[in-house]
Amino acid sequence: MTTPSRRMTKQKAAILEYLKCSTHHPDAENIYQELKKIQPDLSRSTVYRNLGQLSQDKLIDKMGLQSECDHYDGNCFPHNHFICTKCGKIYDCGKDSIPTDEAEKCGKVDTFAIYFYGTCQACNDKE
Amino acid sequence: MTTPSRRMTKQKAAILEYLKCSTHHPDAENIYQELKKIQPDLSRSTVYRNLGQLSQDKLIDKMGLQSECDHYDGNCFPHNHFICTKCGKIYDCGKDSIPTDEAEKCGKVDTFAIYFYGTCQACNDKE
DNA sequence: TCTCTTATTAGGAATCGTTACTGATAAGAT
DNA sequence: ATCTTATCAGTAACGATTCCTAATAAGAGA
Repeated sequence: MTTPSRRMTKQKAAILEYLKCSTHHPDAENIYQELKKIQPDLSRSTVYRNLGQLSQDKLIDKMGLQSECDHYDGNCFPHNHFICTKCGKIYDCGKDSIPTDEAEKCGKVDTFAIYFYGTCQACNDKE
Repeated sequence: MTTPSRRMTKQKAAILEYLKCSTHHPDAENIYQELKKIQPDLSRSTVYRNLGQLSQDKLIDKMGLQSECDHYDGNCFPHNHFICTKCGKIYDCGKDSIPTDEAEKCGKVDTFAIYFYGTCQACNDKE
């Protein structure tokens, strides 16, 4: 009943590398389609299994978006997200310190995630 | 090609009523199981369809939780959520005003949602 | 209040994202 | 180099949600 030791395979490395280099918060299918170009016999279930492991090991972030499928973020530096309600793009943005007075009434706050909704620069400029 | 007018049915009314009276942020299955006790031939698809309509019409909130299924909130007053990482309970908490400087770099912020993670009072007291 | 239009319903089939299972493979410890 | 076993590809199974159809009922107009 010991925890199995984890191995770094070329499939897992490719997924991690892809996430670290991308800024568009892809989902499992995006990652699968993209990496299949490089590793043609990559399997979908391998992508899902490794995304699970990597986020368990805190090497990537599984995002809590209102979406029909899970999205992942290779940026583990503390940050928030800005979601454009016009074009749907998700941007990373810096993390200000915020008051937690109201939340502290519920319990001890360890961490928080903020999702900002609005219109991004690009969509604003189009008008 | 005109937008169809919406009707208030007893099924939809029951779902809305249930959400307005509950504070535990139920999912579709919770709502279905609970309302089936009152309306035995209620259908699952009716619950899903009405949850979709109600959140489109902003009468309820579809929450963006990291969960395998969608959760709904009948409280439409602006507020945030505190999620206990020990017991999993979700609490409502008041909305402080927060700095949006970092987010404004991405675009015009209309609204935001904060998810606080930590240990709730009840779990803290147990130790 | 009665009628009529049509949005909504119950129930089941279909879809889609994700997970579980299998025998084959390869990471990395000895 | 060898050996153990975590990981693999491929596919079947699963669960949450959506779609489909004929029957029903909301609610507008007479």
